[in-house]
Amino acid sequence: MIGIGFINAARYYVVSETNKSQPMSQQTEQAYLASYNIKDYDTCLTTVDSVLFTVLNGELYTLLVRRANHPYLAYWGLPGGFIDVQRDVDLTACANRHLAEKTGIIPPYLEQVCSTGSKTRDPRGWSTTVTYYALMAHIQCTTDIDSVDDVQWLPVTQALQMELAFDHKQMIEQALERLKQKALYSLVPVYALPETFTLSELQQLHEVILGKSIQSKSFRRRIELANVLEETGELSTQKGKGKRPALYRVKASAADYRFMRNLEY
Amino acid sequence: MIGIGFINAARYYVVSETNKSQPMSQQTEQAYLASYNIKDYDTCLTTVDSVLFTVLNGELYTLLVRRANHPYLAYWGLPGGFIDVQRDVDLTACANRHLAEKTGIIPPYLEQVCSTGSKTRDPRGWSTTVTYYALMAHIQCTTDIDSVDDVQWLPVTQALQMELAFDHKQMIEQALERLKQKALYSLVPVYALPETFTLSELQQLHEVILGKSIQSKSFRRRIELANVLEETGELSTQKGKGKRPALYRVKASAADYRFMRNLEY
DNA sequence: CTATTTTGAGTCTTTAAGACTCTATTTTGT
DNA sequence: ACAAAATAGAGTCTTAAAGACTCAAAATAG
Repeated sequence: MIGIGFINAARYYVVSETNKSQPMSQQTEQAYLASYNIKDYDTCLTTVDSVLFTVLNGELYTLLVRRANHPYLAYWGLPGGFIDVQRDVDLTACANRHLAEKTGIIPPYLEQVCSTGSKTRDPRGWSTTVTYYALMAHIQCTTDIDSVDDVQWLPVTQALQMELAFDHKQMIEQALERLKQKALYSLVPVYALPETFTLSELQQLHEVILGKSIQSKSFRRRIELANVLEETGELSTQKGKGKRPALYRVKASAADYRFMRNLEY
Repeated sequence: MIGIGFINAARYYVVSETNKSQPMSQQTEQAYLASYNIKDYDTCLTTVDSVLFTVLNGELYTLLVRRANHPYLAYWGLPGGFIDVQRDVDLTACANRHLAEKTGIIPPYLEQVCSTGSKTRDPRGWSTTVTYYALMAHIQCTTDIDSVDDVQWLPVTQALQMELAFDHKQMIEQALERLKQKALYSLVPVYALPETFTLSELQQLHEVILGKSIQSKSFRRRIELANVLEETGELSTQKGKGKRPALYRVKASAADYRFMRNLEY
């Protein structure tokens, strides 16, 4: 990222009055577009892959898909694939389509992580993938489309110890890193919980993501300040030892709320 | 982003012992790769574009390039373009190559912002672009490669009022938004300054990016805490009214340093 | 030589997180 | 029925770091 160079002199150019006058080429745009064919050029493969997280029994899970095609045939990898230039209107739609194909639903939270592209990451040639991560409640997750053996939830720790297709392991690591950052200054992880949840469940989820415990007083103070959750008025019906906790649901503004200060790390 | 659905039952699948046993297809991987030709498929255009920022006279500038080809012939747009599948080893190299072609140097800071892809953003067809933003000292910026009229530094505010090629205006806005966030919790903007600089210059830069003034006591306290700048031992030679300010240079660790707490906004 | 400007340090206040305490509520064991 | 244990959730003191304001030192302009 660092690499400093110097040049001798600095010049400063003034913008011309208009940016549309006098086309610099003889060919008209219409003629150019009519004769343009993407297959005349060496292009790169472009795919969209998603890291779908959820939480179950206090553990973070991710969805893996067994590949039915070369390369990496029969390896486990991320849900995703090529852009369907007919059906996908944009990248987000492409990510959601692949996720819906595997889970049956469109997850309530989807965020772009980064793009990774290189000459060597795919044996078929220069390849770029746009990585998203998504969150959804575990109860919402299964599929009646793919056969049982093709799709599975796996604890993230376990997934990261497997040999996955392509560079999907690094992509999971990057998505997890992003989710960790979000857990430090937002309540985004809430989208991995079901419709209604308790504050303790939410705190436990943050703790699992961060890999460390949080002061519950701090956590609850922040939630009150953020004002992005609302009480349902009900208490949890799950039988447990202590006092019955209140149930909350998330307001629409939760996805964008950002605390000014991170939790300690 | 919100859209919740439900399914009746949740199932949980256990991972199989190995992920490589018994290929599911008759064709070998070698045969598949030998017969694979990207041009047999409908692919999408993929480009890499960068928003290059610098600071001059207390104003934020960005580098624009005049397009020599259709579409958007003669419009101003971002430096960037197609991936050269022969020469570019990865996305970062591609971004740096296009920037070096226009400026003569590889900028000292480069960071990926996001990717934008849709059916409609390019009249030639489904197109995806990976947006980076880069920072460099203004004095380092000019070109001996492009003719004078092809490349120019322009105040960002002015660039955002122009009609630019493709969706490059939104890309500049996104890059600027990212830079603003960085200015709130890091010292990344320092890479828009020359090799040595004063703390006041750095503070003024942050103020320009944020569009508001900063308490200089807070700013200096943070810099001391971060420990990512070092005094050169010299004082600024620029003649000015008051006390001569100390010169600083950036340590290598500056790009990754992150404050726990944002400046107020 | 004095007024003015800028750098840069000193210090009080404010905000929000960490750490710890305490109480109410619920289940479990006897 | 009652004691013990566990959990939810509020109260409060401490601590860290930013905001706000003050002030001294160093430089220039007149």
